[in-house]
Order: sequence, then structure tokens, then C-alpha cells
Amino acid sequence: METKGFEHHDHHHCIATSLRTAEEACKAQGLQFTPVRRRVLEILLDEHRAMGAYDVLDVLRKEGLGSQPPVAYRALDFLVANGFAHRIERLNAFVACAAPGERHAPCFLICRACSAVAETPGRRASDALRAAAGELGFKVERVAIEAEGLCPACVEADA
Amino acid sequence: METKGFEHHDHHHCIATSLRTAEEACKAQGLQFTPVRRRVLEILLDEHRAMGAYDVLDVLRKEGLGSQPPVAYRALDFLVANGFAHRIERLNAFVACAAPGERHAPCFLICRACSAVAETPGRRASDALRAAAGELGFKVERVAIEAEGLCPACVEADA
DNA sequence: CCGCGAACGTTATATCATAACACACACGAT
DNA sequence: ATCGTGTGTGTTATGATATAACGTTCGCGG
Ligand SMILES: [Zn+2]
Ligand SMILES: [Zn+2]
Ligand SMILES: [Zn+2]
Ligand SMILES: [Zn+2]
Repeated sequence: METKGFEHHDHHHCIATSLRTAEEACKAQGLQFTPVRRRVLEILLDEHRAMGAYDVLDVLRKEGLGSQPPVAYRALDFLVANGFAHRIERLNAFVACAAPGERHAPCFLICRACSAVAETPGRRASDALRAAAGELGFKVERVAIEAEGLCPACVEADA
Repeated sequence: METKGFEHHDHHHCIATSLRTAEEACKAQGLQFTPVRRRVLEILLDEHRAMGAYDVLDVLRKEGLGSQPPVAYRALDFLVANGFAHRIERLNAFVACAAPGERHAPCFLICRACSAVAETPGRRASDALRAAAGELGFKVERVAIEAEGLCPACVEADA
């Protein structure tokens, strides 16, 4: 998996690929990739940053796709449950998954200065956590690993 | 005996020690360990579980120590800022620190069945995270590591 | 046709958190 | 001694996030 948060990239391409991946995954698993769900994923991909449910809802409203909180929350829950997006606990916000389809323990780097969010593989951290939990007899089902600090650009600006 | 993390322990003793540690740390650092702050820490220690700010506030209200949200939030913020308590993002809740005074990267194991919360050293996971972040030029300042799953007791009950 | 489950639309409400301002008090400087 | 200043507290009001509950629609298999 590639980290996208702090680097330039071909964004049109990355949107198209993610959407197609989601579409195919839904078809393969018999999930309904409905217009609202699709559009919410598009919105997250467009912005390429962490968005609150109400931010997403604002966009849906303007487009006549839904006007009440449950519409946004249901679509977001679907995307999160199926690995197309992640919830960032620290921000009460959502972000499109940078590597949909791959089984992974996401790990987020959140810049406190510019609010950029990068998803990076958290496999090592996740393994360490599972090991520690296992020693206590705790059965880990989901892991949230989130770091707050300064992104490369803001570290420079700070200095 | 109550449950600390997932194990039994001498709870009266653990409350007393934690309170004393906080008291001494405040004195040493010139921080004000005011009645409200002290009482809030006691409340978190008493319950020995994750509590919402409003849960804490309910107790304060009954005791005439404060009746409005800012009172609870201010005290909790103080305790968190100084390492006497932690905030659990996943639960929007607070818990007394299990190792006050020691510099540590806390890591939480949250049981989805019984809501028990254990704090465990997250040093290995935290180190792994910092290493991954460092490769990207990200400067980590704070880390939140939270696992959701089944505690030992609930794993057994489940089987 | 009917029963069912999944998604959606809507209303209302629950839950979590902070802005803003007034007051009290401790403490060091004038 | 008085004044300014910083810090903590009390209070009102509001903002931000999230879900309960119920009715409607629609496709699908019995
Ligand atoms: Zn992109
Ligand atoms: Zn930044
Ligand atoms: Zn205890
Ligand atoms: Zn449990």
C-alpha cells in the first residue's frame, strides 16, 4: 500500500481506481453499491481528506441525494463496514480507504497544523498490539491506531 | 476487590496510591490539585472504568461540586493533560491512568461485550508506529492505540 | 399475489463538547 | 494598600456529532 496523504499523485486516476475496486468488490460479495453509497465514496475520494458526516451530508443536500443525518451515516457505515472507508476516532471523521480491497490494519497520521491525514500500513504496530493483548487473553477484533503530530510540510514550516 | 483491567486487585490500595501520586506530582510541578480536580480523579478511580464526561458530571452534581458540563470537562482536561487520566477516543470517555507518573504510551483494550477497559503498555506498538511515521517525515507527538474485542471473561462466556 | 429483507426518507431526540462572560481569589509589583 | 494579572470556577447558551423509531419503496423468491 502506498501512502497518499502527504504526496502528490494522479488524483483522477486514484479516484477512478478506488471506485472501480469498490464496485467490483460489491458485485463479488453481493453488496448493493447504491447511488447514495457510491456518491458518498466519491465525495470522500474527491476531497481526499477526513470529512465529518455533516460535511458529507452538506454535499448530498446540494445534490438532492439526501438531507437528513441518517442518510449520510448509513452510507458511511456501509463504506466503513466493507473496508472502502475508515473512521478516524480522534476526529469523529471519515476518510476514503487508501487501499480498498486489501486486508489491512490502517494507521493514521494526522497533522495538527494543516489537518492532512495520511493512511499508512499499521501492520507492525498492529502485530505488536495483538501480541500484547494475547498475553492478557484479550481477543482483538478491531484496532484503531492514530498518531497526531506534524506532517513533513508543517515540520518544515515550523522550523 | 474490583477489576483493574481484567484482573482482580486491591482496589482501595490502588485508589490511594494513584491519588497520592497525583498529589505529589502536582506539588512538584506547581500544579493546582483543586477539590474538583481531585474529586474527578477519585470518581474515575472509584469506578475503574471508562466514564463519559456527563457520567462524571452527574456525580459532581449530586455532591454539589458543579452542575454544568464545563466543570467536568475542565477537570478532565487537566487530568488528561497531566497524565493522571486518559481519553478513550473510541468511546468518547475517560479513564484514570493505570500508571500515573510513568511516561508511557497507553494502549487500550476495550471489551465490546462488557465494556471493560484495560490499559496496557503500548510501547512496542507505539515504537512501530513512530518508525513507520519517521520514514514519511511525519513528526509524532501523541499516539492513540485502541483495540476493540472480547476480554478474557467474555471470550469464555462466548464459547 | 404475498411475505420478506434491504435501503431509504423523515421526524425527533440523544449525546458529546465548547464559546463566552462574570466572579473570586492568590500573589507579586507598584 | 491597591492594583494588575493569571488561574480556576460558575453559568448561560449554543454547537457538533450520532441514533432511535417508524413509515415507504422496491426487488425477489415462495
Ligand atoms: Zn487521491
Ligand atoms: Zn501539516
Ligand atoms: Zn483499582
Ligand atoms: Zn468483557
